[in-house]
Amino acid sequence: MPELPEVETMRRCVLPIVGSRIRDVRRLGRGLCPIEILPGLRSLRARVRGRTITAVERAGKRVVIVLDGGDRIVVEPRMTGLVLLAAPPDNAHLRLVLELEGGAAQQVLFWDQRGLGIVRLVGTDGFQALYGPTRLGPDAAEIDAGTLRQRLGGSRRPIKVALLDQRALAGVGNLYASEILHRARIHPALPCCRLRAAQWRRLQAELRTVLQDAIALEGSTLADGTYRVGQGQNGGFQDYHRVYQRTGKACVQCCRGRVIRIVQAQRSTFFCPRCQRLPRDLRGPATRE
DNA sequence: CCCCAGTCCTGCGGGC
DNA sequence: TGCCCGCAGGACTGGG
Repeated sequence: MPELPEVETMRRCVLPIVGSRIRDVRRLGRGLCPIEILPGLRSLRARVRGRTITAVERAGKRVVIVLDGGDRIVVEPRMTGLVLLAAPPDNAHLRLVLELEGGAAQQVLFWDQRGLGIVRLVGTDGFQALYGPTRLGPDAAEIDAGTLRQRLGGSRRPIKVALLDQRALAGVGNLYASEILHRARIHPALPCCRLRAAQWRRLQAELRTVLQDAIALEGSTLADGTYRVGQGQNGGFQDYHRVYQRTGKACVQCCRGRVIRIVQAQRSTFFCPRCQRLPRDLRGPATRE
């Protein structure tokens, strides 16, 4: 679930680790399948001990811990992963600890309930190969309307599906895709090549404002409660969701439609059929209201 | 190029 | 009451 706003919030929460030196790496969760560590705990430990953390960056939905010399520890939280300084939701699913010294923070924790997350150590070349511009598009919160249109506009894919393509633009996941399209009043099934200029502008504007608003509110904590901030508090943006997991509820935008759920590319999409309309020629007979 | 199904994983809720 | 099944989906892979 962590998407751009949640990962950006994690990044900001662990910024005090900058300037600290890594004393050791510990793997936890005895008996549990540990978080995937590439290329392996032994070489990870050998390569990071004694190194100083010079920056914490974000690449799409990943937290990137930059070490002196150019190596990077990349954390992909995927569905339930968290990067924290303290107060994990529980100890049972704590996966990895970097013990620190000589700076403001004593440790950084990797917690992951479901264990789909990945921690990997990469050099400069490896980082470029895995997270460079051939693999990740421009940051979704920063992309301009012209670039957005240029990168997606030729595709016949539904716009909702295309927004999830990290090579096209980086950071949007299933939750924010629905929220952004609803605010931009664009039907999720509209093929990219059918968006008009005004729709590209609205889409870009809502990408920026929704993602930035969600960052300001420290992300969205859903019913499963796995996503937490700092000392364990919830994010705040879930209170502003207009469609995500609100099937059957009244649309707060047009106040007439009801939110419906469809499945696109095996994932749930939520939208209001009243204020997110398809052009007439794409409307099926059953879609008529 | 695009699309789809399968894969990893745990917790939860529906159904019987 | 308890158990099984399906679902949630981010990123990747292999086949069409």
